[in-house]
Amino acid sequence: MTRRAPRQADIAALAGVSQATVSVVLGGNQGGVRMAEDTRLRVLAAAEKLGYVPDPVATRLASKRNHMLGLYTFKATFPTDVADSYYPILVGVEEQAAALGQDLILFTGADGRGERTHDEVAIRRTRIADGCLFFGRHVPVASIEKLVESDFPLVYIGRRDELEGRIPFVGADYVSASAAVVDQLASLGHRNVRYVRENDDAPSSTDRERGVVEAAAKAGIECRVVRDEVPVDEWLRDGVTAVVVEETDTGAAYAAVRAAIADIDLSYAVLGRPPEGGDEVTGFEVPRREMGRRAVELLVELITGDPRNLHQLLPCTPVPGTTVKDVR
Amino acid sequence: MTRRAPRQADIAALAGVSQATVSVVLGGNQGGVRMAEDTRLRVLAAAEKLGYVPDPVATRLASKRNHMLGLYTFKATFPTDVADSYYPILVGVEEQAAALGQDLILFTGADGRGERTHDEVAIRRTRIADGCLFFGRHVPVASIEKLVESDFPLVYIGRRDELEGRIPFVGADYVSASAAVVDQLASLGHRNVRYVRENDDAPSSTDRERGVVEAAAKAGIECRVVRDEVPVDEWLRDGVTAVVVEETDTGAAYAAVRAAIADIDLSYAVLGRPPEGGDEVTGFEVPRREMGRRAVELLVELITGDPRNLHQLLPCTPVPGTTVKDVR
DNA sequence: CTGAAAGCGCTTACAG
DNA sequence: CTGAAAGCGCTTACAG
Repeated sequence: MTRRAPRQADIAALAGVSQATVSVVLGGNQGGVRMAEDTRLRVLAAAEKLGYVPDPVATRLASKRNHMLGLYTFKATFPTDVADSYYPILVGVEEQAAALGQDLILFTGADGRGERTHDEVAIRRTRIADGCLFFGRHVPVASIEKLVESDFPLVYIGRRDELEGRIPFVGADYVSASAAVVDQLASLGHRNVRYVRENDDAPSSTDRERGVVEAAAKAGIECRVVRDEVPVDEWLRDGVTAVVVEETDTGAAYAAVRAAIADIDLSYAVLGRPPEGGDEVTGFEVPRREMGRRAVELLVELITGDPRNLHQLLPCTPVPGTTVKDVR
Repeated sequence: MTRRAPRQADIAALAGVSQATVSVVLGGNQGGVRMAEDTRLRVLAAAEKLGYVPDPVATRLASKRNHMLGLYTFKATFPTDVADSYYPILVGVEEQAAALGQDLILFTGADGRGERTHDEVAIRRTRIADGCLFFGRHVPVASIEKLVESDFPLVYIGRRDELEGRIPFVGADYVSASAAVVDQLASLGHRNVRYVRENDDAPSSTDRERGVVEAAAKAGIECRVVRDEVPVDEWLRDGVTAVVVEETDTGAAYAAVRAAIADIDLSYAVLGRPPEGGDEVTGFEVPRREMGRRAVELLVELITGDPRNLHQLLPCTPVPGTTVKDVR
């Protein structure tokens, strides 16, 4: 009983015109072709009667456009471990895609064995969509470069500096946000602080560190950077009064710091938001949802051909919190 | 600089064979075509030399299947208000889709104005995938019926009884799980309880109520059902010792009950899990992730043609909890 | 055993 | 004003 989905040829037969005419009518007559109103109506009626829906694959092969945006993540799109940081981005992406009438293709497994291989083939698959959003701490440069060079529209969610800035992105301004946190520490009298970060270099980490280091230098306070360790006893000996910790999607550094200073009277702040609850923790809010929205916006601009700003950095919202004490 | 990507015709020219031969060689020779090893090697070498990667759009147009599964939700796919109940399902869906080498198309906006209209046209769009998952408390019967009648493979996430059982689904066995909760109450000596549910009829609600009512009858205990109200004073006068409350994605009923009995010594249980935390609350865990996984599995079976079980009900995991006191 | 033809469902340039 | 042809890059029957 599987009735084959109707195609333009079926409509053509029913309306008594050629398949090409059907295409012109249903395509909204982009070419400005002159067309008898009567023919147009007959075609439309036939299409409606048959319940016609264009085949997006054929549309794309013939025209280069199918109103689908890809979303390629370098881990699962719906990760279980870092849901908090991913989900808001997805919400924003979906919101804006819907607003612009675009469907979303999630590029999941795809190699047929469930193994996620980020090789060229897997990434080239994204070409099924009109353009693609990419999301992940790191970039498989070689594969992405081919895409970029072939002028395939793509946007990274998160700042990227690979390929000499040829990768369009929508990121968060971690430098300013991190600097603001250090400024707050300085204004409350802290002169000797530590910054704990994870040992994984990605722009989001580098930017945070840069903001911290620059702000500390400017304020004239000491701020050493430590990676993946929390030598609390040493800090206390050295007269440290506050610790700032990186937020990553795993939350590892933050968890380590919290555990280490649980029973100690030390001010602390996080460069982002703690994994759960913790409204009182000093830090800032990453505009994830807005990033998702803007990334879609930029991608569609890229597809339609008049992108405004290829590299966007969105401001984070400061969260004053109460975990940084006044030590003046 | 946009260099056209090499295609099979380019390889054919280089290897001195026809384009079709290239297709056969690169396609792994599925048809069991006999082929001179020498030709095969020449084609492979040429492909390698040109850095050939197949165009997925053309591949999918030529072969009937496109290895894309649709996901149609009747609200946003990534809702902000009910994220807790949706997200695990999405995780399961993605997981299994990846395992089976299927991409996912999220049907979001799609009418070009961002307005979500669940009319026939919107739902018909799902045909662009090989099959589609549907998810939502209610069913737009007419539209779904057309899909089902045309043998388009689709699976509902959640039990459905519309269309005389012709809608394939993967749901949760709320009847048994709810009955088990009442059994626990009975075994702890409760003889007079109340069941609070929301005033919205969907299979997941109906099933819970049925489980509660049947178990109460069987255990010989009194259990009145109330919709959308929590007359605590009346209950206390009537000698009620425990209250059972429905869990829905909004969590409205549960919140109302918790607020009403906050300062009262009344046992309570929830037919599901409370919105956040609350590990101690008696109830059960809905196997959402597994539902997502199995729904994908069933959908792919439907697509490939040999579905095992068109109507699956998965068991929920009981959560004993500590909010039901022993009143014996 | 191998290659050339037809076709997947569309769009777009081009005749009439 | 309208239709028929060519083509997007592949796969899969089908000749030889």
